[in-house]
Amino acid sequence: MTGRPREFDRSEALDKAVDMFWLQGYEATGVAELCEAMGIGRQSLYNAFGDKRSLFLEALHRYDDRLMSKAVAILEGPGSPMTNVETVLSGWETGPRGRERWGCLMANSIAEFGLADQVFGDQLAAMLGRLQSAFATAFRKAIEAGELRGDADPDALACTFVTLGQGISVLRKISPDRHYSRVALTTARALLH
Amino acid sequence: MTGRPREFDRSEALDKAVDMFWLQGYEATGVAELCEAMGIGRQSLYNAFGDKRSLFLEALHRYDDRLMSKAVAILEGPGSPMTNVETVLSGWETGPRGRERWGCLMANSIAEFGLADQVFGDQLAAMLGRLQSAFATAFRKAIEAGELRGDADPDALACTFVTLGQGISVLRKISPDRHYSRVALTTARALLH
DNA sequence: ACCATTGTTGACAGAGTGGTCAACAATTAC
DNA sequence: GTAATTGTTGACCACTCTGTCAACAATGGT
Repeated sequence: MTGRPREFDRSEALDKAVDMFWLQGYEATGVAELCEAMGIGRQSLYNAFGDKRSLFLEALHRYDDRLMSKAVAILEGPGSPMTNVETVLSGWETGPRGRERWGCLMANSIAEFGLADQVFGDQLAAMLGRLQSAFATAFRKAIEAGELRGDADPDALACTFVTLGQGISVLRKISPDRHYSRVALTTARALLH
Repeated sequence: MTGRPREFDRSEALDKAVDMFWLQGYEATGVAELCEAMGIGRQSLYNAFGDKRSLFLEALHRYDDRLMSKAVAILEGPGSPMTNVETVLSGWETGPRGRERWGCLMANSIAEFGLADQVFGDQLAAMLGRLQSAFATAFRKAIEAGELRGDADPDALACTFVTLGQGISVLRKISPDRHYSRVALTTARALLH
């Protein structure tokens, strides 16, 4: 049977949950706060998402789907590989529009949990791995296309820029003028010449 | 008057508090937990440190004193500037002994609070600034000493390595083999040649 | 119309939180 | 010894937290 239909859009509500966790972190975000932000009642949240923990995991997946895989798609997309890399890097300079100071949900969550939570850790490691390998692929294609010097190590460069990206997203949270992000990126680009 | 003497070493207790906040973060660490780790009673904690928030601030200062300024001292110390830089960087590869997976309390705290807390934010920004300027000083001296090419930008390099350091400490929390830290550092060293 | 199913609402339970209080212990000054 | 001061102990308070319960509303099937 069908039953009474939901009065809210589950997907939109999830997006709001992503924002809350992204902005405040897991521990610092209460269920009541989530309900208000998502515009739904408490029981509706538990019905639709299970519990706070499951909601957070789903939020991580959503973030992966909407934000991370956007970068991955660019990196693995058609066109000049190094132009694609540049597109992603310049996006890191400011961060997503309206969320410039929020850092990165992945980086924030790694800092919050580390290895303390097996499930979260696995999910975060997987996200990180996909980003790293997308960079590596782009760099590999760049070498083939002659856009990057032949003796460059694609995997090493990928690790380096992913690591730099984590640092950038952390420092975007307290450096109001994004000074670190800009300068670090500009400087690190020398590694690609 | 003097009154009854403390039964515990305030400084040692603070060190334990640093460890708890470092390992678990601010929100995730309860006062009861702190008491147990510090080996003191609840009221003793409140007598000696005020409240949880003040204790955290003091823990940040202690971390700054013991960990951060160790790096700063090396960077600003005598001897070959680039050797000093290398000493700090190679220390970042594994992290402090026994705390290899804990990341960096500064990075963790920035990720946890960002701009949400004025006082914490100011303290964290100050710590970051000192590290950045210590790197910049070392690079400046390195240029003077002819250990670094003359057209290098000391401040930009400092920003870059501080940013990389934040990324490294985040990724040390989930990359069990420290793969990212090692590779990113190795690769980034090319910026210094 | 009635039933089964699903969603919503508000109250509530149980555990845990940061912080405080009051009685008691240990020290120094006199 | 006595008073003043400071530290310790354990109970306790008010509040918040996550998660649940039960009554009610809205849908589709028959």
